[in-house]
Amino acid sequence: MARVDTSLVTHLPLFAGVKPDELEEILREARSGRYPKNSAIFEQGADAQSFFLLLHGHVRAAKTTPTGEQIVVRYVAPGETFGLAMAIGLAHYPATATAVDDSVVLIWPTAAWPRLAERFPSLAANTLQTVGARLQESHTRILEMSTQQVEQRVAHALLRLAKQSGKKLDQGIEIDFPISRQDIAQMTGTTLHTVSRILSGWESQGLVESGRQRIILREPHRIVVLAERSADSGAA
Amino acid sequence: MARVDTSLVTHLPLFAGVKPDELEEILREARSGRYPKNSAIFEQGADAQSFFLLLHGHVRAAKTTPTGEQIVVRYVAPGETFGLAMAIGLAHYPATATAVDDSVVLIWPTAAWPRLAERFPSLAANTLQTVGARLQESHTRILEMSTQQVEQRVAHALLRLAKQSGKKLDQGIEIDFPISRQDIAQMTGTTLHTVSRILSGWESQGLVESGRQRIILREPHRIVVLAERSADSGAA
DNA sequence: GTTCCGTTTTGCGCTATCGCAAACACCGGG
DNA sequence: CCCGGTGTTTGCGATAGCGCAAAACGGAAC
Repeated sequence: MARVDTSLVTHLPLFAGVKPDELEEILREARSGRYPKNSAIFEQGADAQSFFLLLHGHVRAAKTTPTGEQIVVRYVAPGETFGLAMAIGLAHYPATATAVDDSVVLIWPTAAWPRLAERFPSLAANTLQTVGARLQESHTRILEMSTQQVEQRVAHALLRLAKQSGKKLDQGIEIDFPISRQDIAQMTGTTLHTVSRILSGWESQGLVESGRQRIILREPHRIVVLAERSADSGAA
Repeated sequence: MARVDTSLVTHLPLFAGVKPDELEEILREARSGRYPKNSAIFEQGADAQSFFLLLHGHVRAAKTTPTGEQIVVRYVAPGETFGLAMAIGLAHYPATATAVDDSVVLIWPTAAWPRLAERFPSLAANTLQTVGARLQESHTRILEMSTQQVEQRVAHALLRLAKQSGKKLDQGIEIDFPISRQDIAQMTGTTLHTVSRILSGWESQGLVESGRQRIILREPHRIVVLAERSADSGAA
């Protein structure tokens, strides 16, 4: 079994308040895994046999309706956990996880969770906090979908992605993994067509530069302004 | 201090796995409070000084945008907790809680949480599960807002309310607290006008019976059918 | 270099839903 | 019993964004 170096993960919020030897003990129960770009990590509805910590790469969590429509629940960045189904009392994964880039993860068997959570209260507390944070994000998203127009929602979504997984460039910020118009549409509750039109518009104003599964925010500040513009503020 | 009878709360999922004497100890830290109909329990943005367990009545949690628009985050039914801001790492309440009916709650000081959570792992685990369940619900709501038309969303919302807080009648189910068209609009991301039109339509088909802040589902089964109808299935 | 496939762009008509405005109904209070 | 106020109904444009379709584009594989 590939032993994991604790130094790689000590500083993650997940392990805040966990002592080094305790961390050692926690990591001993994990194995690591690699998933190539575009491979599935787990499928919605499958038995939740494991939970994961992303070390490297990017993972998309998406939920599918009975009729086949999809939404992107979130993108997972390195250092974040995913697939916590059982910690929150689910026997099956509520979404599908796909590596959008070559990714490396730590994998714990679901069965290990109750023991770990009881033995290391900080771990439980930290997990509660991250789940709580995700709940807040979801509420924010619901608020946006209820009150904002598509253009504002797309602006917010891109700004969040840039914050979470942006690579600073000489001028602007590039979203550091492949993401299509369709993906953005599924994050904001619209269609890829509308997203394409919006991005084309922004591109012609020099706000962004984008291409095939690639987006660079050239003028983040002006996009912030756009994001905050209320529905009726006209364009003069 | 009004002592709370443990028998009232032992069976709540929140306290699953907590021994009677432990429960006693937990309750010792709580006080009880009463909130008359339409009174505020806490305001969005205020210091999160307490967290709550609803014993009786109904509470609405709503989130407000900077521009004053509101959405209803959820309705709290008896037996559920709310105002868990600090458990999930927030210093301020992310939403406003209002009693929609005369309500009775247990109130713990925020400061008690870390101790309780560490001392009673089941309490922490149960809380994680309920927060996780709310996260799932939020994702479901996002999915609905992204993929369904307003009528379907309203149908789903009413069915959920009926399930959570419905009073069975001889024929049909009544939602057991005052709820306006506006409230439903804020749960489904639409306007009170559209909700009113939809309910009027349903009423003329005998699906519901409704009035001022009052809704009775007369034909829940047919509403389920409506809720599941995909966008394009015509009315023939 | 050429082919093939997934992604992106763009045009155009359509419609579900909003937004505004006005009239109503119901309930509690005096 | 009447009054005032909140909640509800309904009509009528206006429109943001969808849905369909087709074409252009870009990359990767061979």
